[in-house]
Amino acid sequence: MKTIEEDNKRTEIFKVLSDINRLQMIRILYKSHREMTCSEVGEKLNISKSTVSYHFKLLRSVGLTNTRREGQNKYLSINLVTFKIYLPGFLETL
Amino acid sequence: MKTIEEDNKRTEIFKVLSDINRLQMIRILYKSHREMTCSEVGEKLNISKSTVSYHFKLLRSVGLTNTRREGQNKYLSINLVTFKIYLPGFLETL
DNA sequence: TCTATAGTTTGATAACTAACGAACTATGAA
DNA sequence: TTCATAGTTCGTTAGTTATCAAACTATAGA
Repeated sequence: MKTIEEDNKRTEIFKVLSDINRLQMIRILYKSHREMTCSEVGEKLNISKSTVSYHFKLLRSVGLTNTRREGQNKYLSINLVTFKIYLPGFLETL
Repeated sequence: MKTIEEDNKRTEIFKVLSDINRLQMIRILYKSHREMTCSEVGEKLNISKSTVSYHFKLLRSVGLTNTRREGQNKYLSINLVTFKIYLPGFLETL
């Protein structure tokens, strides 16, 4: 039997992926096969930088993305482990 | 390239699964390997019948469940096709 | 027809979410 | 130290969501 904590984790991940901007962020990162900066992704989606930051924070908070600082930039990438555990096969449907 | 309609469908499905009661409804239906009535599921989750009806309507609206009327009862079951298309491998993680 | 049971819809409410600009923090370059 | 760039946090606002009781609809049985 699964614990309530595990289910809360699941529903949090679904909530984070239930926004069209965040879904597209994940697709962009996944399809590009590389890290990208916040502003790089933000430009593609045509939303303000504060909104981009807000969405990236949510993605990170549930472990869907990794962040790596380098100078002024912060590079984001897909956390494949989380997807494998909670949504196996999903990325391939994008 | 995926269409915006497909992405809207994806995010709607995630939104529906981002609630703890609906996630548990899906698990109960999946694990039981049978159809169940609204009140049967509602009793297990200890929420009012109007709330159960509300959640079931959402599950149905995105095609995650099937409904079959028989007399006074409505029987619900998992729609495996939708899960296979949009969330392959997910049900097995429950 | 009347009654009971199963489920839906309505109306209200409290809590939450996405969006923006403005202000702020952090790092690097001149 | 001053300036510029990248990203975060704050405050606000409009829109959405989960919940319940009450009223309603639909079906079956007496």
